[in-house]
Amino acid sequence: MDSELLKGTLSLLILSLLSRKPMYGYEIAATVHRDTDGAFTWREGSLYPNLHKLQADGLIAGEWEEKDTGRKRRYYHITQKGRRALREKLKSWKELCQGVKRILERTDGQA
Amino acid sequence: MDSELLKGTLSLLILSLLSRKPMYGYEIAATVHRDTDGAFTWREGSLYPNLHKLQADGLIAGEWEEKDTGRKRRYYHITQKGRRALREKLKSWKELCQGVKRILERTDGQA
DNA sequence: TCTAATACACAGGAATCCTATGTATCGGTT
DNA sequence: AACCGATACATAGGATTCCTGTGTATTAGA
Repeated sequence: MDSELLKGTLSLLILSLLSRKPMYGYEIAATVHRDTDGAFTWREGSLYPNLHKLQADGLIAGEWEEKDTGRKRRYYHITQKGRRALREKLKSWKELCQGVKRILERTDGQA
Repeated sequence: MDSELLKGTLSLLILSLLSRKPMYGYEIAATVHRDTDGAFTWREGSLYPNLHKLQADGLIAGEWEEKDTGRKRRYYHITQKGRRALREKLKSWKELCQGVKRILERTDGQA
């Protein structure tokens, strides 16, 4: 997977996942890895700084939780501001796909 | 349009357009702008450096041409190496779309 | 004549993601 | 009991991409 293409989709997918239920970082990465059959393998060096930025921007909020196992995890949930940002990002993503499709369908198959 | 999402698609679309016929830089930008109803507006500061990089990597080649009008343009055409790269980029793009779709369709509509 | 559009180019900066490294806990195996 | 892989978070530094801003020059139209 060309990692350059991934840029910008990280925030979109994190917000999308958190719009369903609160999750912690490692769980988010594992979920995406599993659901894409390994096509998306987010690195910790990308994931955690991105979560911190989303929180700094007020799009998500996180709290430490200690389960009965004793392991500490930081659970994030999406905010109202985050839901608005998600709607915008979904719109941008659809525009991108449509735009790329229009250019490609004129030339695809000639590669 | 969230410019971060665009990253990586520039090379893909340039190669795709050039796979059909040789074009010059300004023509490429104008074509993309027109065909996407203005959704994609590539800046010169992105376009020309990208063309230079694609040429440096041997994926495209350019020659100066002076038309009857007297205006000089640098026409680029895709190379064999460029066609191979295009096939790879098309594959990556499809993987990206499929991966994003899988994650989104679990949560979309809840934004 | 003046302006907008055409056509190319580059320096500097912002944003994103990666590699590499570090810390610490938990569960299973030997 | 000791070890090791998986779990869980974090940060520094670097590579890459795209943008803003600026510069040069030609052409066509008002």
